[in-house]
Amino acid sequence: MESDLSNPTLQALRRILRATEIGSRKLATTTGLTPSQMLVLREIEGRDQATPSAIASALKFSQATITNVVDRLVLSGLVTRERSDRDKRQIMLHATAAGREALACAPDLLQSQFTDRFASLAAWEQAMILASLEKLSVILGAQDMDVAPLLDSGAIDRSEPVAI
Amino acid sequence: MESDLSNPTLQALRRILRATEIGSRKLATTTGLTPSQMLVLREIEGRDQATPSAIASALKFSQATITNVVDRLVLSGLVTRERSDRDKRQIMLHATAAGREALACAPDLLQSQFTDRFASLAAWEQAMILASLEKLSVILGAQDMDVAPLLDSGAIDRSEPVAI
DNA sequence: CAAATATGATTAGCCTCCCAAAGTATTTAA
DNA sequence: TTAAATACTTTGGGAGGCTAATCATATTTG
Repeated sequence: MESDLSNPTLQALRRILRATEIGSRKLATTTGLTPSQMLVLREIEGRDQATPSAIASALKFSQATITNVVDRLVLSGLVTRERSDRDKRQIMLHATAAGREALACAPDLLQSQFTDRFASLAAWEQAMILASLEKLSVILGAQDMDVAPLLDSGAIDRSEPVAI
Repeated sequence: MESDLSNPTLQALRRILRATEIGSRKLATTTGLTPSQMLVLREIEGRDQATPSAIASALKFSQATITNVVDRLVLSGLVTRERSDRDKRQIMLHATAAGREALACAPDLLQSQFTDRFASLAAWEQAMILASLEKLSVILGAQDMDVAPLLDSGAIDRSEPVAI
């Protein structure tokens, strides 16, 4: 068998996973926002029609979980709830000024250490890394996953389940 | 400004992070092992001197958390606790046959979908991905993170905090 | 139109995660 | 032989995330 790169690759991936998890948790304690709250808040701010169910399906959380997290965000004054007029079953979520600022202060779970160092890489290295991650996305079935779709015109069918 | 690849890269990374998290959670429910339990169990099996504190520092969990998780693993019959003779403060953790089998059945949080597809890539692509992940490790400060150090001769000083 | 069905969100209940602080036992150092 | 350090457990607490049940509103249909 030729040298098998799959194991070291998995290990590297795991290290990265673990590091980001730890990092985001740590960053969370300093900003007062937990990782999940960050995710949800960012998602709310990044779209105009921010209903709980939209957030839930974008992040692949259950509706109940979103309610839960949003409760805390509302309690912290970072988000407001507002019944929709069009359809009174719906709730519209909005980031408050404080919420937007919270996001701006801790702009991104990763960005803090990432951006500068990444920018210091040679262009070809940046391109290589991006290409690799895209490839990995495909392998892991994460291609079609919403990150923060800025325009959500109409239903985007995402039937394919993500499995690793 | 030249095209900035840092944002799409972050997005790709985030998608991957999220996908793996969801995947491992799903896989967890099918195997009866939660992600944390998986991590700890793998760590225990991968070393001969498996004391709680060693596991804790390798995974960067608190001791209390390890106690907690190990409690459940013991309850499930996947791990045994045994006081050390050398130092009666220490506890030695061992994977039982059932524990080893559990790991073998769900060999890896990622591996299931990963290995085959990864293997089907061209060699140069595999190499590129590995190189990229290594690079990312450095950027994210995850280079020196234990994954499963098979020999832990003596204390490994890991003072540098990981921040993302 | 009224009844049945569907949809969006919340509630309730459950278990896990992860931690800090305090407690217990053992070992090492002074 | 006492004081300090070490290894682990206990306790208590805030999240996180899920499913099932519930409530209110919308839509479909007989």
